[in-house]
Amino acid sequence: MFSKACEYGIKASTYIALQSIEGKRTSLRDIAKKIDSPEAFTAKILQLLARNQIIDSVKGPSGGFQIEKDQIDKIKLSEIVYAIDGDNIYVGCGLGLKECNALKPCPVHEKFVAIRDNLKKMLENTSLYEMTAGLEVGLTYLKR
Amino acid sequence: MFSKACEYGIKASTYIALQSIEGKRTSLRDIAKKIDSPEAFTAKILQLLARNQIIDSVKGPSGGFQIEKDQIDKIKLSEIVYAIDGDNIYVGCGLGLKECNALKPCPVHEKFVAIRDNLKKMLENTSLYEMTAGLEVGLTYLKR
DNA sequence: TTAAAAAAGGACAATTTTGTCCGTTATTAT
DNA sequence: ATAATAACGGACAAAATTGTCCTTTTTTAA
Repeated sequence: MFSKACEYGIKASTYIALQSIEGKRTSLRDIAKKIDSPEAFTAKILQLLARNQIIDSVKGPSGGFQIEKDQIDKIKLSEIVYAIDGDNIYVGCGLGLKECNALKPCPVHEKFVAIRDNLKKMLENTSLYEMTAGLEVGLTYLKR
Repeated sequence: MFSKACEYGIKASTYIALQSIEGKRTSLRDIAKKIDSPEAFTAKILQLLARNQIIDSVKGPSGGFQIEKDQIDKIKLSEIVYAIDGDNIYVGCGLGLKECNALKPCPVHEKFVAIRDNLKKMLENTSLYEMTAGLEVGLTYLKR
């Protein structure tokens, strides 16, 4: 469904959000450990998210990544996915046609639109805050 | 959403079905032309579909690919996707967790399950016959 | 002011996916 | 029988994605 980069991006953002809620900044090393992702690759993705102002990065000792507390419930999964994978998921044709729309549709156009809208709405309606909800109490997990 | 291989597989099967309805067998070259796909790569995918008994292949002059007429409305997109991409789409976790289930879910487990079930049902309910429906009359397209 | 910490960034490497080439095998029509 | 046709199959090549390494820059704390 999503690229690996995107999966790591979502998990990392979620973990950063969780730490930020507790007022903590967290390092790349810690993040990679907690979401079980390759460190250097994760670094690239975090850079991307930082450049897109989804997360904040601070250099130097006691630096790391964080998210402004009042942003955590405003940032939606859709923004993270868009920053990393672009709009492929939202726009592209299910069968890979360059131009596929209501006027010149592929045979599954309507059906795909329905499913994509579904996915899109879900991503647009899911905030990072919601993502963190079950983590502390062991109801949900970010690795394994 | 799907791999390129899968996209070509669906389009090729649909075109073969369309020709089969008219009692015609069709060649790799013709298929690739009509769905605008790389010929040799398409050949691999057709082999895969033939080995999975989704399409029939006939060697030699006047050979080519076809689908038994009475199978065209029985073959569902889900079978084609499964033959090519396996069950990744149906089974895998949205965030890439190895073990992700109701007991030990990722933070979006439930939401992803809903969307995947949606997709799964759509693929299971869409036959090749249905795929061919609008093609002849120019209501739907397989390329561009 | 210096050493250490931590992100940034560039170059490279491995893997997977996508795509190509070409000889082999089977079948058909002449 | 033979030549032509068309799928089969193996090896290879290109491109994209994923992943690693190492140096540079920024910042902090001692």
